[in-house]
Amino acid sequence: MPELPEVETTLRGLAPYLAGQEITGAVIRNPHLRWPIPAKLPAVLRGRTIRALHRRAKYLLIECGDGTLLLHLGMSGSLRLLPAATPAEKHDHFDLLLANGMAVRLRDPRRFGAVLWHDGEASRHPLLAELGPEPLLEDFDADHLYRATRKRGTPVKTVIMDNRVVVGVGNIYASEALFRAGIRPQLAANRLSMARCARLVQTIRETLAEAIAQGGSSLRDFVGSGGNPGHFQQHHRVYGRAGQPCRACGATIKQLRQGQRSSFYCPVCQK
DNA sequence: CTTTGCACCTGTTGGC
DNA sequence: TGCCAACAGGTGCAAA
Repeated sequence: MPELPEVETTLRGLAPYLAGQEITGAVIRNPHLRWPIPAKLPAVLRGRTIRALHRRAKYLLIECGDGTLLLHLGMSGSLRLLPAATPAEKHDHFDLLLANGMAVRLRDPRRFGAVLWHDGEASRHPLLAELGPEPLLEDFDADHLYRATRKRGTPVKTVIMDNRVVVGVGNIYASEALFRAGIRPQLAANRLSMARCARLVQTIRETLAEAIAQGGSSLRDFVGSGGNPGHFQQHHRVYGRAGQPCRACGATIKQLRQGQRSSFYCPVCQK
């Protein structure tokens, strides 16, 4: 479920409630995520105050004192803020307990997510240190993409999903951004002109920003018992639409397989 | 260095 | 209705 817009929506939903809160502890119900949740975590967190929340790629960073709690939602993770006494359900693996009686609860059926602790500056954590630029910030631009693609003969879709080139472009938005840019996913990356790089940078930004704006409208549901962030009522232009007519030209949307992932494109609009 | 394929899991879907 | 294979929004890592 979580692509970058869902992670950003989660961050924005949580941040106002967490900033300044004291942590009273943590509950590890099942430590077996992508990496084990450190057993020392409850003791490490107890008594710390949350300074701020950040996002880097799809990692959620909760700054507490001189360290950072790193969270990743993997493929099926979600976070909710609820009263700590709320009974945990089947896939609720981890709670961060707050002094006000609330808990941040991680649910993750597939357990591809992560809960890790880092002492000191989060950007030096091995998982974050080698990451490329954020797609919505200035340093991701046409020049950067052009240079990053020159020596890559692999399909452009796999290159924009490479987190050393740019972070946060997941499988759905890769297809969507390429459609908007009029670029076929299987085109060799090094055959992109500077102008097409510029266009692609623009559509990646636009696609993600629109999805984040959509997610913003579901923030209301974030806290409490009802809602589930990530329920954007999105109309994808190509993703998941194989066999259906292109919304722009009516041609039949095609699907192909690239590196074990599905890609979707319009054979007429994309060259 | 780049590129490829696997691994980690559970839940849902579609075909027979 | 049941069963089984294929697939699902991520991504680090080993091997080529």
